[in-house]
Amino acid sequence: MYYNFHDIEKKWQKYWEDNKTFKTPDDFSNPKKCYILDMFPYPSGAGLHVGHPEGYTATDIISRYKRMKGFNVLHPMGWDAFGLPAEQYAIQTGTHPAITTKENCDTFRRQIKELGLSYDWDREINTTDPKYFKWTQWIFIQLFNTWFDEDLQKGRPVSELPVPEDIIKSGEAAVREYVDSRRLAYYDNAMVWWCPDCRIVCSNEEVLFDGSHEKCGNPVEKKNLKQWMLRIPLYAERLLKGIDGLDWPEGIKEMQRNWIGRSTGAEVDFRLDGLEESLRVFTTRPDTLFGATYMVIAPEHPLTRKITTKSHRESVDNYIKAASLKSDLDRTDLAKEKTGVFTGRYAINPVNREKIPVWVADYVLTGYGTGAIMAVPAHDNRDFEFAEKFNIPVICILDPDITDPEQKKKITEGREAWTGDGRYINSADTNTGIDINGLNMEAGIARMTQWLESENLGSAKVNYKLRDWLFSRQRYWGEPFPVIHWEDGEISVMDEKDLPLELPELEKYLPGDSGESPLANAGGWLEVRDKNGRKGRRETNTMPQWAGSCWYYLRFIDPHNDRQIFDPEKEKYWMPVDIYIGGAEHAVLHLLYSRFWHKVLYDLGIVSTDEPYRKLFNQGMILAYAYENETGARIAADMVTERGGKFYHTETGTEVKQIIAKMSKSLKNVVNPDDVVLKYGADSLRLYEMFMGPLEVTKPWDEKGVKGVFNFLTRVFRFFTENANISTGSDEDPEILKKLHQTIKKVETDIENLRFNTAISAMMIFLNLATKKGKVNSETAGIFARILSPFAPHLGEELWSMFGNGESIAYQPWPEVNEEYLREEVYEYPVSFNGKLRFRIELPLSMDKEEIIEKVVSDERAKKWLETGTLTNVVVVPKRIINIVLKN
RNA sequence: GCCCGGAUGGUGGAAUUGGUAGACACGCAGGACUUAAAAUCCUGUGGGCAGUAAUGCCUGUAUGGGUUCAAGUCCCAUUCCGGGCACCA
Repeated sequence: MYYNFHDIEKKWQKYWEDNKTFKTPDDFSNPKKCYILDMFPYPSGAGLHVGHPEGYTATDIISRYKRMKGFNVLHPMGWDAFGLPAEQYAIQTGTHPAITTKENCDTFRRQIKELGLSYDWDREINTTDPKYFKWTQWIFIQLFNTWFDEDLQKGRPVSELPVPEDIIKSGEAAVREYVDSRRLAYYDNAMVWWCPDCRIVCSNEEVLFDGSHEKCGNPVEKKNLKQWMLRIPLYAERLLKGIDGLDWPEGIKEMQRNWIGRSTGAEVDFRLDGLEESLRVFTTRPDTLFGATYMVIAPEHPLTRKITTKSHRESVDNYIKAASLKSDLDRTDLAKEKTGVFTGRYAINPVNREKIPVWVADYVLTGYGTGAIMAVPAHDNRDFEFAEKFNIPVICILDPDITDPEQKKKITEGREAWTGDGRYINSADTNTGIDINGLNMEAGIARMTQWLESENLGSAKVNYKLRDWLFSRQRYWGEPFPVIHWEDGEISVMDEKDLPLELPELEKYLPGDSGESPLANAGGWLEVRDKNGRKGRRETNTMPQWAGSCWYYLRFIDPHNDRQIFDPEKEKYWMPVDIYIGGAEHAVLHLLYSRFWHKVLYDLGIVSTDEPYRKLFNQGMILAYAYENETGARIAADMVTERGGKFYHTETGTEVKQIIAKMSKSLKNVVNPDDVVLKYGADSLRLYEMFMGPLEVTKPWDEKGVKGVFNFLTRVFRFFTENANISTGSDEDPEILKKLHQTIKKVETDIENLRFNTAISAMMIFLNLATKKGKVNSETAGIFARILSPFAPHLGEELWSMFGNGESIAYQPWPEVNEEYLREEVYEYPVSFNGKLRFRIELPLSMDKEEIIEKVVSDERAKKWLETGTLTNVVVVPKRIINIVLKN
């Protein structure tokens, strides 16, 4: 019989749709639940690419498998549909982004349905749907109305914020200012990255290290704009601690830890000679205070101008101006030379009361720590480089733990920086009474911190790299902020009952070039008046794309609820997400932001878990073959032909090299899933995506591989649809039975461990045996159809119904492994001599060690090797190996 | 520079976590079927040496060393490739 995958797949897709086979019941009586989530896509105009089905197939296999295991499975899909491309298209053509978005979603939905993925389509969500973003706005209001209680390490409603007496006395405006300064969401001037090409504000994360915009590649500039910010650093400690308990890939966890960037040290106050103020610094090495020979203050530090003496004013002003014009690229370490100027001011080193110069230099950043440092050139590479350039003394105060006398000498003489451990020298002062000489680094830091605290000169301090999250964009196609700016300066959020605030219709979507959002042209939409006649203007910024994706997993739980964000009972049942699969490109930002929002919602009692995603898995990227000539120039794939395993340019005939590269339009090596489905069917596409290799690795697409799995499915179909191959009796070949149960077991553990490639290989091995034997009984056939069905669901259903079963295979119980069939009596031992395999011998597993040795040593084949030396030992590992150790 | 991964046949990849390296698949070669081709099926396939042959031996998991009865797997050093971070004091 001919494997007509096209008809089979259409038939079952229709069946699943008509019968709503995968609709998830709101029935919480089943204690076994599993929430299996994909990172929902941005529906681009280009349609699905083959990277999408990789993760989707993986979650689909798990979902189908879990259903067969009796779990109540939540497996939804939706669209992260706000974003630039639709808006860019609107600017060019005048088409409303909602129209483009709808078209793209329709394409994506059609393509996904053609892959036979078992989503509950009744739960489909779209971030651009006002019914959805109503709740995104609602969460923003919660953030606005929350402050972080440092003592309890917990977010709390601002209504519970204790306001100091003196502030209450100063009047309403002061109270408002005080409260606003503690909200998790706040509105403030911020130096932000501005992309003149996209006319959009970018977050730090969207600016590449070379100073270009991640989205368009053009250079970005700095601009000072009023922006919405979220105080994510307040949750830094919670976000960091939470990582430990997560079943996530270690690499991703490490990336999040690095991003949060916790570092412990101390803040120390340095008195400034001739001024009232002192200069506070953060250091991770308070132990090196005796080596501090100068200080550095960042150009943007509020004290910089103030501490500068008259004679140095001009040079410092010039320096500050120059620094402000520099891009961040120029300020990073890629710019070879460090720069800086002396302020003319001296500070007093608290440990020995010596005067040290204060410099201004842009290698110190305003945003981190206190924006000023004490510089210890002997024990910090950056300070060393700076001191060398400006001839500042380098005083070694730590005798390094190294043996190389040459290097040791260099370090102690201040000709090289040493950042490792050692014993302190020159680190005592009789006037101030501190002495850490002879201690090692750990003890030195502890002693010095203690001393600073006791003398009131400083205190232990923890700092994080994580910065406030810039949460607004000057775009049209995003969630409007439910915010009103009143004429008297008050900023308020809308009443929850008035949500959603929908986007106004506009004639032009082009943003202004001064950093204004297109919404600034929205006319009447902008104007608001309260019941007392006070005038207000709506916020014209919109939220970034992260907003909608930060919490979508919660809405899937109860997507049509218009009274609540979700029903708390349902949330309690389904959360947390049991497995979350998607690309590693979201390792830091999406996952960190999402965890942050979740923790706030947890603190407010809205969600029941502290973390949203229990297990995370990243699928690897799918690459494609590409070609280059001997000069390294890339050749488009349609210009290359293959002959005898070599590749040639179709026009010039010269040989070209096959390489592996990302799929791109210019290389003409983009694989469209629609084409694959048309040619080989959805089941083949699914199977190939899983068979290519481990889910997490980057791997190249090869159409020949698709043919391989297509062959397998064809052979499955032909074997099981041939009546002569299926016996009706209950007798089964013991070899078939054993292999069958091995296969069930292998497929089961492989699915649990997301090793789909080897699960498929196990099924291939089974089919090879069945084909060889030429016959299996109907029970075996039914079992095979069931274990195949999560991978190739259309074929699974087809076989199942052909075997005369009425209902869908989707909820049939997963076959039980019968250990009885797996038991083995004998084992073919490999026998090696001094670790080299020489022959094999079949022995009963019940045989004890002595007998085994005797049997092996007396074997005819062993003679030859035993003569080569004297027997000293025989290692017998039951069910593994026998190794005979000989000595000469 | 720092932090994570990784390197196994012609190719994608297996290897029970220290115990038969190369499962499964692709490709290739030979054969069957066919007027022929495609499709399909069967056989072989890491490299080398010897043999008509069954087979036997040597060698082999990026490189060099080490631990062990035994190393693709563990340890040390090196090279290359991928990802992330980047003056965070």
